[in-house]
This record gives sequence, C-alpha cells and structure tokens, in this order.
Amino acid sequence: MKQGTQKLYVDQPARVGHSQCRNCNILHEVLFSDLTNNELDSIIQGIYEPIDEFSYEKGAVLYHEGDEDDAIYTIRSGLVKLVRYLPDNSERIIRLMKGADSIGLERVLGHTYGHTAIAIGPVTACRIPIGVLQLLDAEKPRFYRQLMERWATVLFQADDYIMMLLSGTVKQRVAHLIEWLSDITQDSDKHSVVLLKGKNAAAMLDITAESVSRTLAELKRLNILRHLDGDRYEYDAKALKEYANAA
Amino acid sequence: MKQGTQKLYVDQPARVGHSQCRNCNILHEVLFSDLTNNELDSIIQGIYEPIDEFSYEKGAVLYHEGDEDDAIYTIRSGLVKLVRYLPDNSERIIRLMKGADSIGLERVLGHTYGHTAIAIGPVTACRIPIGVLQLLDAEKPRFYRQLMERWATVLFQADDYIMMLLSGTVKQRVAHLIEWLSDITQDSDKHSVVLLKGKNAAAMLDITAESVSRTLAELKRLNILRHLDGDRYEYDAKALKEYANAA
DNA sequence: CGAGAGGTTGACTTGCGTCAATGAACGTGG
DNA sequence: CCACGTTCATTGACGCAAGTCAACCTCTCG
Repeated sequence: MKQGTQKLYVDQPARVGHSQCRNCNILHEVLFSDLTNNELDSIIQGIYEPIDEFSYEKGAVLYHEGDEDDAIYTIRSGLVKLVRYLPDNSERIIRLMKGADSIGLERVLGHTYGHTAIAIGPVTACRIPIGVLQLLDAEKPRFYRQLMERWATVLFQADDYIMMLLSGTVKQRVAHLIEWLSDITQDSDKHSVVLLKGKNAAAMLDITAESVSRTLAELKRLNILRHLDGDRYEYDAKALKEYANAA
Repeated sequence: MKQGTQKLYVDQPARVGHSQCRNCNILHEVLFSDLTNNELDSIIQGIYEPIDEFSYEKGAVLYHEGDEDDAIYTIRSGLVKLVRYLPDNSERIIRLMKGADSIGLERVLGHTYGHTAIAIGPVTACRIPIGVLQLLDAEKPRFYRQLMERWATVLFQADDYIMMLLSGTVKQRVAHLIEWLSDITQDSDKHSVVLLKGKNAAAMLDITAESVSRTLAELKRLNILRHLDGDRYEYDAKALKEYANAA
C-alpha cells in the first residue's frame, strides 16, 4: 500500500501468544480502565478473534498508511514512530508513541490508517481486533468517553510537538527533543534519555541528519550530554536550557 | 491569564441575541447532527443558561489559554486562529478554524483551554454552555461518539498541517498555504482564496513576515496570483503546483 | 491630518542544507 | 573468524535560502 521505492522495512512480527489481559496492567490502566475483571472476562470470552501479542524487531512495520485491517494496537514496550511520506519519498515522523499508548484508533471510526507505524527499536504490542471495541461499546455506552480522552491527549501532544519540536533554530529543536524524550520515556527522575539520533531525529525535527549530528557533537563537547551505553545518555538539564535559550 | 506584554487584543464581543438553534443549519449539521427537532427543543428548554450568539471584530479574543469558562464555541462565520505564545512572546498559530467548526472542546473533558482563540476577521460564533453538552450526553449516550469524530477530524487536520505547511522551503509552504486556504474556505470551486498575509501567515508557516511578503510578490509578478478585492485573490492552481515543485 | 500598525522592498549576514569523504557498526558468506 | 558490503553517523568545505535590520509605503482610525 506504500510506495515500494522506499527503504525496505521488515514486515513479519513474531506472535508471542495470546494476551493475558487479566494480567496486563497496561490495558487495565489505559484502554479498559474502569472495567472490572468480570466485565473484562465476559468481553474477552465473547469475541471470536483473540487478542494476540506480537514482538517486532527494529524497523518492522505494524501497519501501513491506507490499510484497513480491523485492529488497533496497544504498545506494551518500545517506541513506535507514526510516519508519512513526502512527495519525494522522504519520511516525516508525525508522532512518536510509547508503551501504554494505543495506535490505529482511526480504524474505530472507519477511516483507513492515517500513518505507517514502524518500530524504532524492539517493540512488543497487542493487536486488538475492532470487534472487541464494539463489544466494549455495547456493554458500556460510556466507553467512547474513554476513547475520546485518548484522542484529546494525542491532540494535545501534537500541539506541543508543533510548539517545541518544530519551532526555532536547530539547537533549540534538538534541545527540546532531548527534554521531550526524557519526559516521554520517563527514565526515572534521573536526567537520562534513550536518544533518537540521525535520520529519526531529523525526520521528527524537520532538519537534516547532519545538523542533528553536529548539534549532538557540540553538546557532548560542552559536556552537557554524556554517553552512558547504547543509545542512553545523561544530560545536564539546566545547562541544556541555557544552551537552547542562548540566541 | 496571558502575558500582558503581548500585543493588545480587543476583548469585548457584542451579543447578537439568543441562538435560534432550530433554524441554525450549522449546529444541526455539525454538533447536534442526528438529533430530531423535538429532541433539540427539549434539551434547549432544559438548560438554565442560554445559547447566545456573539459577533467579534478583527483581533477579538474568544477565550484565553488557561481559562476555564464553562463553554465551547461553534463558529458560524469567519476565521478563528488558535494560538500559543513562545517564550519570546511571539505568537504561533496552532490551528485555523472556520465556520461550522467547534472550538474549546477540551473544556468538555475538564481541561483548561489549550489555546487562545482570536478572530482573524469579523467572526460570529455561538457560545454553548457545557451544561448543554452534559444534557445531550444524558439524553443520548452515543453523543460522545459524535464528539469523538470531531476530535479525530481535528487531529487529521493537524497532521496535514505538519506535512503541508510546516515542511519544505518557504515557496512550498506559501504555495501549500494558498491551496489549503482555498480548500478550507471552499470559495466555490473557482480558484479563489481569502488570503492570509504578513504576520498571520508567518505565524502559521513558522517563517518571517518578510519571507511571506516576498513570496507573494513573486507569485503576483509571475501572474500565478491575481488580486481581486480586499483579501481575496484568484490563482492558477496548476502553475502554483509547478512553482512549489520547482526545486 | 498625524500617529501607529502592518506590509513592502532592499542590502546584508548567517544558519543550515548540500555535497562529499571518512569512519564506525552490523550482517553475511566464504 | 575474518573480509567485505551495506547502511548509518560523523566531520569538513561550500553556497544559498531565508533571517535580520532598516527605510519607506500604505492603510486605518482617532
């Protein structure tokens, strides 16, 4: 459904098994909140299609823009980027979703997927057939209230995204990205982040990968950013703000 | 509630009168769709606070970010910009809303207004107390379904906004803005637009007012854009696309 | 008619994109 | 296990698109 001239992405997830919804604190807290265990059980038994859990490797596609599978996904771990492609086939990251977020919600309204969802690192996610949501709706009319809150949350995030990550100079954007990522991933209250770099960061901030690299290099040079391991870094929050604010 | 060092905006709307909801095709089509006249009547009678219609002059503020009046607004005519202010007090337009759009929906979820809403030209809008919506909810549990669709629509627009108006060169952004405005305002199928210029356009596209001015001047010079009257222009859609695509 | 805000235009400067070369990381096959 | 290819990150040199600064014009409104 996407243009094939694009970079090749892996496409086969591994099915981990049926989801243990009763034991899944994420679903409980998030999508099915305010349901009792009994209600949840009855719904799960009522469906013919199971809720499966899948694991995806880096670069795997959960779904493509324009597709119309009857399912949404709830991320259990990892980061998923929702992207669209510009006319020149370059990738633009529209949103970045983390554990406990649900994606593909537009299918509930009958729209095709609005983005292509790609795992940034290793990801596990539950595939929830839309039938489940329809049952939920039937059982609990106020269910849509819940869903609405999620839409609203996503929208607020989109606004912040525009304000923080798509405004100002390269330095400001990169600085904001670091703060934002550390917020998102909530790596404890410690000032550490799993950092997006290169192409991914560039596609979020609408700048080039080279600019990202240069800026991160400068931050390391200034000792505002220190490497820990892998993609993990710690940073000096105060100095980072100053760096961003300095003309 | 906003930083007062900012440009002064007029703040007093004129109350036009109680809204004639039964005769208001906008509300019918949009927010209260799928309600019968009888249902609508019974709801309107049930509320203590009336639905008033106001007219705002250019620059008037419908509400401020952070405020918590118990009302949403449905725009009946004109354009309203939803803005936030960057640390340096410069204005950034997050969304542009037109007739038949509803704004301030976040109040339904109990959040404070997420933006400051400012009339771009003359605007008329109905102020709908939240109580009305709660009654609607009580009468029609599936009401939230409707609201959810609106959230989703806004979100899709936000995505397009990022893709079209906040990507690429100045020329591309301005070109896209023209197309987008002509879409939004649907000035018949003819290729004409009420054009945003200067500061407003700049605040949408995240470029400077000078860049906007220069680009529009060039478009006029190339005869791709022709002045009609006031802020209305007609344009050559095909030539405009070529202009945007040319490196 | 004057003041003030916003739009236009020109000259200058610079941030950042482009291009290109090098290096590091990873996977594959011999 | 090492050699090789592929992909992505890094670094430098260069040029241009667009921001900045400033002068001037236009419109509106008191």
